[in-house]
Amino acid sequence: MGQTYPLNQEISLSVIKTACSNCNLRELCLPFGLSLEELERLDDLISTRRRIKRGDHLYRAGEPFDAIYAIRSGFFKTDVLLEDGRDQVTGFQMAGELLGLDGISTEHHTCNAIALEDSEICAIPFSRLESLSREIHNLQHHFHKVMSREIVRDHGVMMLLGTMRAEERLAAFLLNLSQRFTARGFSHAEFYLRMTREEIGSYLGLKLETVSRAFSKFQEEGYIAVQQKHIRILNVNGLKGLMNHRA
Amino acid sequence: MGQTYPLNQEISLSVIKTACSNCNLRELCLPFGLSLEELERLDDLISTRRRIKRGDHLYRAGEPFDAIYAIRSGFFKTDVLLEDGRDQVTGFQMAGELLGLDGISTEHHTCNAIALEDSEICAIPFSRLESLSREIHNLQHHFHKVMSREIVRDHGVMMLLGTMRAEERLAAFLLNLSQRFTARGFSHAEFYLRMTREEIGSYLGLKLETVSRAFSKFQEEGYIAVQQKHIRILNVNGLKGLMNHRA
DNA sequence: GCTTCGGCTTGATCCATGTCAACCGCGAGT
DNA sequence: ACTCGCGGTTGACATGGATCAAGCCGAAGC
Repeated sequence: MGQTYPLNQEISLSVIKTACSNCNLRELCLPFGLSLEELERLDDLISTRRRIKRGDHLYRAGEPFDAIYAIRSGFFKTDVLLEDGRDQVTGFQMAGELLGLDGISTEHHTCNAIALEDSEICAIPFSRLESLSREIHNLQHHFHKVMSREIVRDHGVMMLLGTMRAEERLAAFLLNLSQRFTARGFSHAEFYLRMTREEIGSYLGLKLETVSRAFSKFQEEGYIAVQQKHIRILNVNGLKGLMNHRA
Repeated sequence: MGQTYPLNQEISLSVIKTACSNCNLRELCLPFGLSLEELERLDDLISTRRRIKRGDHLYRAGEPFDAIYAIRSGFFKTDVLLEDGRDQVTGFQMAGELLGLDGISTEHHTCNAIALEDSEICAIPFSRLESLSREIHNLQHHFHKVMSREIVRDHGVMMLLGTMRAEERLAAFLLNLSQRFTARGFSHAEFYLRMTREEIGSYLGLKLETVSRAFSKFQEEGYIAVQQKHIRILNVNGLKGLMNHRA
């Protein structure tokens, strides 16, 4: 696919590398549905790419908000901390997903975003995104859909936390991961977890021991093979079945 | 405050009644921060006001989405249903709050919105809202804040469901309601619950018996006075205290 | 005024998950 | 190669909240 860049000195290799127009995640990410011309306008906006090392924060709760972030590669978690030390992992994000939407409301981030492996992100200055989405209808609409999808996703987690028992929660979690890996061209049946049992537990509202026991149980039943963080799903329907047999 | 309407026949009483510009909730609702001129442009967009009787649906999961709704008066709940019959109340909404944001992502509503008392809503056609917010920067920005606030709110619920015990959840719930009533000019210490114990339980991930017992406990402790749906908060700090004494 | 019914309260018991504790095993650092 | 430590597994036991069950109260209908 021949890209046409203006032939001037502004265009360095690094700018090209940062462009949405040649990013293979563009159909999963913010540029979804944009024309080539529109894509190039979005490229102008996303000037900063940043590497975040495993364990480092992309942002912290309380920091001023001025950009949202698209994950170019890697894996993140977001969490919220209460004064008394309790914390709750509110999500796990992978390549092509957006981080920081929570910060728009108060102009401060309301959670922490932490890399679970060495990662790269594209920073999208929010006020410029708003300007551009006033001009590009498709961008505006897609951005709204992305925010809305986040709300729907959160409702799913509320359902999980509010009505499911431990094994159902873990099954739902694995199936969700599997589906998201598939959408990114990875195996739906075999993957490495980037997070600890404790982080999974926090996300699912369970203690790490309970998560561990549920993994063992699934293995006994032949639904999965677990070896530390390496997961193979052997019987998807088995897992799905766990979730539906309840009045 | 003298409002200036163009003196032509288009302006009927009902149109005036529907206008944001004379709605006393405007500072809590979508029009927040708009100039008078901008407000009038928003008025044009909100043509439909609808009454919803207690128990009726404003929309149902699966229905096509084309508008979001501002609550002019009344009280709603939203819930999600699983095939196996489990359902989860995902929120309670009161005057000035928006309903239907979840529908943007798939262009279908993903939950049910049900009136818990006779209510009135303003329908805001979504594509027209997008058009207008391409022209009115303030509107665009505020709308983004509202969506983001919804995400933050959901994270709060996830925290509640994921890390709090029964009494903490109910205390958090009461304090949240109290605060929202206050913002609307009602008493912060005395109000009627519009929802049943079962609906509270569903929202909080508890059974109705547990909710009932927690109410009784709070009453014994002298934190509140309960009589069915009538709640008086006698000791706010008592309730707050319940939530912080945990490692 | 009486009945009925839905919503609420309260008690007794059960069970899923939390808690506490021991141990394992792998990867990092010496 | 050794050991140190973190993350994970597993077991024994404790407990918060679910479940089951009975009865109460107040509003709506006869």
